[in-house]
Amino acid sequence: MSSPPPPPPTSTTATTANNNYNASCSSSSTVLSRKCFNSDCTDVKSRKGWRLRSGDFAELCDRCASAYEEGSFCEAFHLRASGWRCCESCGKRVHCGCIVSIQAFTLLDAGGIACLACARKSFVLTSNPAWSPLFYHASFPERLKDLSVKSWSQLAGSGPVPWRQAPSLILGETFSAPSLEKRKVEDFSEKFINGNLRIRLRDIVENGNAGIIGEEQSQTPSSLMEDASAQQFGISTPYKSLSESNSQIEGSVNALQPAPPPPFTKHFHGSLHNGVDSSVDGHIRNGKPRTDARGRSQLLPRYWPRFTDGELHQISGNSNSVIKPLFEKMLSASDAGRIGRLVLPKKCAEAYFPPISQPEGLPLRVQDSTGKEWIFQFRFWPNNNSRMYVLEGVTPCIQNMQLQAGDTVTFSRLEPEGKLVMGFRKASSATPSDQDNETSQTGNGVSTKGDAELDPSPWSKVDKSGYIAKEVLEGKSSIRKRKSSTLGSKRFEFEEYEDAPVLGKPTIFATDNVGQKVQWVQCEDCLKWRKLPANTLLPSKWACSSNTWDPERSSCSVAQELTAEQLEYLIPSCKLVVASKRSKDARKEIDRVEALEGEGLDTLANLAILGEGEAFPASSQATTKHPRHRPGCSCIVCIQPPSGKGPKHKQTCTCNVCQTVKRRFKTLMMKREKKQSEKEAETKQSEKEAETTRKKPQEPSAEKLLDDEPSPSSNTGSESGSPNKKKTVSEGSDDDPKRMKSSTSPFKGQIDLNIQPEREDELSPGSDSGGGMVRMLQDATETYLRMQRFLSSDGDNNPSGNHMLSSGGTGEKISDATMRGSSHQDADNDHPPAFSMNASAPAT
DNA sequence: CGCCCGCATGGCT
DNA sequence: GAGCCATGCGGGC
Repeated sequence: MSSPPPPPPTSTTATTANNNYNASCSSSSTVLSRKCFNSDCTDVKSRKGWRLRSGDFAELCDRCASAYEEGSFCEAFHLRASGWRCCESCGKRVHCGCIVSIQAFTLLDAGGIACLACARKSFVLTSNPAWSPLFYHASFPERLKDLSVKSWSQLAGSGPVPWRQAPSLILGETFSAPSLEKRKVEDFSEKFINGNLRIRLRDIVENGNAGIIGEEQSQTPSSLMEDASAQQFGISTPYKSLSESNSQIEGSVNALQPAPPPPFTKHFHGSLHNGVDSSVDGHIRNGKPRTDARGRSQLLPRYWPRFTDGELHQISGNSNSVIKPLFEKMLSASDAGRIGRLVLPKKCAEAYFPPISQPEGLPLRVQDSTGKEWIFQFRFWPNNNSRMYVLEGVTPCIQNMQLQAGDTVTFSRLEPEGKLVMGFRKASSATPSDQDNETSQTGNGVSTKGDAELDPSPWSKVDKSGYIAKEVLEGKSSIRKRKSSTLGSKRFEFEEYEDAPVLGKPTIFATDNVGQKVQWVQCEDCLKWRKLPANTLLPSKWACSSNTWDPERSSCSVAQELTAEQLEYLIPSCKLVVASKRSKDARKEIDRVEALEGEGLDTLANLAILGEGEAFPASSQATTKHPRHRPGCSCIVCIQPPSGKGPKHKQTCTCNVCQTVKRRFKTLMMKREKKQSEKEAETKQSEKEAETTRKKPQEPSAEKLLDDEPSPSSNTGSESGSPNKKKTVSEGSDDDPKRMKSSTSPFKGQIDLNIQPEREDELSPGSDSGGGMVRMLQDATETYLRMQRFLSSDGDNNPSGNHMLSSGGTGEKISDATMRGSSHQDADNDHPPAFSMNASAPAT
């Protein structure tokens, strides 16, 4: 494996810049607003550098960034720092242990280190890349399974990881290495990868990364770093759109980014899914029997690792190892059951675990957060021309961790060791019973109480409910509910939180003045609120310094964009809602409405979320304002303008917000009615029968239905199969106590505005839950419309605050004109989020 | 009879 | 409509 010596480390730019700095370690300052992250540099930051432990990226000036990209940053700035070691092969000095150069070397089995270039030369023999599961092993043909297994085991286990990235090396070679070296690599690939290399490369090219990679690779001086980063992150990091104007820079930076996906933040997923993973996955998959090339670039959000700093710390312990969150999964009942099989998300399994072509799979050594090692059998079952990956033998581990359904297991990798680490996150720190209580009581618009009651097993309760709401409310951890097939009706309630930045700072989604969806987040340090893109996922801790979206306000010293008044409007909206819901004072209600001017829907949504039960803690409201307010969400809640900023909505308003509300309402009614009708036809419930007898000969259109709302009594019974039923109104307005009482639904009258009509249909037809929800929605709608009336007519209508509070409001109060105005738009009635709408245009 | 393994099923995305 | 995945279930031990 002799190969040309690695290209001499050059530090052109950096070297130059270097002269202006001393060799002290890079700054730890992350707060300087516009200054280069390098404390020794006084330039203005303009580019991103390495990934920080926090998951963010060091923002550097051009010079420093260039130095970093060229792999000479340490040489430039850390020259006098300790920790320099020499490559065992070429003697190149590497600043080991430095976060900046952490990707530039690999540990050797025999001790010592090797720069990436040298490691590349010998990786075939010694490779045990941290990412082996992704690249290296993934590339092994089945015939080399044993080898693969061995390597993987070693990797997954506690063995030292001599060296980390085969794949990237391959890429590097392919693109930029000398022909000789390249030839070797190719030989290797032929030998071990069985021709996958080309495919992988092609895949990369297809992913649009090749260009960048190629260019970067061609930059000999930076090859090391690039390789390192590439290895680490699968080379491609579309994470930042390569198409960005500064693609070159970004691409370069990204490629160098130690970890595009900051483990702790949403960035994390960004990188994980868009960058590393995608490429990694792509590498792995291409050329493999597996046909799952499609969509491999993205793992479902629910599998995105959302480690908290604490979790990461727990995993890494006191070591200097870098934790690379891979994915996580909420345990299902089956997973946590005694069967001992943990179903692995296919994409995750294929992306992060060694490739297996035989159902028997291979043993996988996993270390838990306490350092204890477990060996699971990683295998798969053929399933519908696909595979279902499972980890067998997890029961002991799960029991050891005292996990149960609803809890989350996390998989990460310790680097550079390459150990596969399995962590966990309890659904709640509370006891199962407490959890249930919390869930059912806090409800956040959702109650799992029903199930809890039905199922004496805390376990089952958790399982069925999917998770505990408590943490969500407390904003402590991420709880992404995985639907429970057992209780479909309940499922979505939790599911709504799947992509919410549950670990993140509470944010408030809104629409700015120009109609752009944004979210407001409060700085941990200065408590100032900063505006970020709506599609931004935030870590649990967020500070101004992390505000890469708005460099102008990336420092706590910068004034807040929101005025106190605006803030007051924005933040307390939830409180106001809560208050308004409970208040008996009509006048106050009006005031609230005025305060919420332009936010009627906000109130509506919140009302619905709050349901008839307990109000949300205001603190969590901001975050869970809309359970499904995932970034980019265009739902009614998210698209509405910030408090005080939105225009008033007249009854005849046909803005997106209003239309969405109307449409949503209408769809909800229709769908529910349809479902219920069908059920009713079957069950012959007396109540339904009565309704049936009242049904009209001709089904009114949705519009008609709405028009008829004023006459709840006229609502027709369910006409089985007929989507257009007037019954919806009656149903929505049906506040018949009997129904409420007879309800067996876990919702218990609580409502989730985020319900999807189709899902709502899943509600037990015989229960009132549906009716309750509809009613609640109607109430909320009414409230909204009422507010609009107030706003548009100076409260000429009966301002009775009771309407806001009323749980039995009927649709008849809804303005016909208003409702009619919605009839022409049905496009999104199936959009998942409540009141969601595809149109992202700001309301008016 | 109970457990385990593997596949099938069906809800859901 | 395809694929994913939680769970069911039958057969073997």
